[in-house]
Amino acid sequence: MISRERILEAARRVYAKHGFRGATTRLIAIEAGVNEVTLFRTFGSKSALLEAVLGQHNAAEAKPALPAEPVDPSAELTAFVATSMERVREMRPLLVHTMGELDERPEAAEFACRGRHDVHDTITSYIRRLQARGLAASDIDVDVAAVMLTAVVMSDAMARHFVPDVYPPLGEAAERYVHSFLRIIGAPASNGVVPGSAALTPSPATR
Amino acid sequence: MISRERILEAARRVYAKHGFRGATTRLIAIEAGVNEVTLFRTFGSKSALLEAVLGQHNAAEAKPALPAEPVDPSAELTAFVATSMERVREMRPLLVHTMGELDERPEAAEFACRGRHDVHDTITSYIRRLQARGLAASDIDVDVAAVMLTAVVMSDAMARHFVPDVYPPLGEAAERYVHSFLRIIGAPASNGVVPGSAALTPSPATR
DNA sequence: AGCGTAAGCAAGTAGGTACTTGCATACGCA
DNA sequence: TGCGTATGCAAGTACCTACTTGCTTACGCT
Repeated sequence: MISRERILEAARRVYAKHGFRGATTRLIAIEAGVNEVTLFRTFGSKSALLEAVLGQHNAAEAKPALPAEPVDPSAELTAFVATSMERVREMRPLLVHTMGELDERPEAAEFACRGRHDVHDTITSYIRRLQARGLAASDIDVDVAAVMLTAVVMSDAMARHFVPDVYPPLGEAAERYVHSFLRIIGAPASNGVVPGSAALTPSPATR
Repeated sequence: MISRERILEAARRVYAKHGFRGATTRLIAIEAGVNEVTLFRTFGSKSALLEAVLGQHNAAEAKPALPAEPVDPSAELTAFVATSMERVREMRPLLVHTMGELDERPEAAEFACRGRHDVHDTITSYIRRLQARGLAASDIDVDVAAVMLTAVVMSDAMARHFVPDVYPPLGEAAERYVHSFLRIIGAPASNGVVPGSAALTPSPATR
């Protein structure tokens, strides 16, 4: 039963590198240091194996969250964005292949959508909490604000790898994304309450 | 010589649907209504054919642009974002496969980066022009602002397909993205000059 | 000691893949 | 009329793919 884990891990790596078609059972077996036959005896088929790989990703997750009672939006969002980006970056190869193969393997759809949905929903409800506490303007486009922050998280995590020069250095990225995001939701200063719906007095931005 | 074009078109479609590995020469030949041998006689090899596909995409393009002399940022940006999204959406399947296969086929890197770079650079220099004219705040994080707008353009164009429910309706998307973006660059009103923007008429206090 | 279970190994099946070869057909142009 | 060029067709090569079968080894538990 040790083999099972080794095969799953190997399959994850090989699938991440080569995609579904490119992840041959032979390659996976070699990577796992296991006889190819063992792979079929354990999982039945290549498809079943790779579904198991995505399945264990779908389950068993402690996903990053934002506090129920916002105190320091800037710091809280920065932490959330940083860890979210890191997590997406880890799954980048898996994700990008899955996205490409969605037409041919629709059973992978959940895996492709999940992360995006989680981040989006977390941000959306957080903005609402900020609004309720007067920490964000009330006249803003909440959904679009969430879409934009989610987009930059996904974009950075997915594309920095092959277009590195357009993104800020990794260490600064989260903070700077959040800083700009705070302007969208009308909370440009990291600690002050914001002029409710009177969005026309943008406070002097920091830095 | 008619065959050449038909093969290229067919290859584009098949590659978009199935990726490099899945785009078999047989499939392409059938899709083109051409004998498989003709394909090899014309392009030499499968790799050469698919490089030609990406190549003709890299060349010969009238890419969307932003005016050199900004007049109505909101309208200009909305138009730019809308057509950019449309163009990226057309290339979505090609792009997503190319991104996934980048490790194995690095020669496709240019194709994967180009669109992103173009959009990013266009937006960046446009923001600078806005700042120079006092149409955007001068104390903003220009690069991050551009990254965020680019990100939402790419994200919408690439992911709306499989996570439609988080994005605004297609007809409103560009306008709403731009509206939020204008808040980032400190130009929330669609036509007015903005408070802290003092490139041409240096005003006393930012920071 | 005996037995079940997990695993390896060698070989084979049936089909797909890129690519080649040899030959036949059609069309345009001199 | 003849010839080059583009294309089709049938067949074949060499290799890879998922998956199977039959047999062997090794370990753990009762």
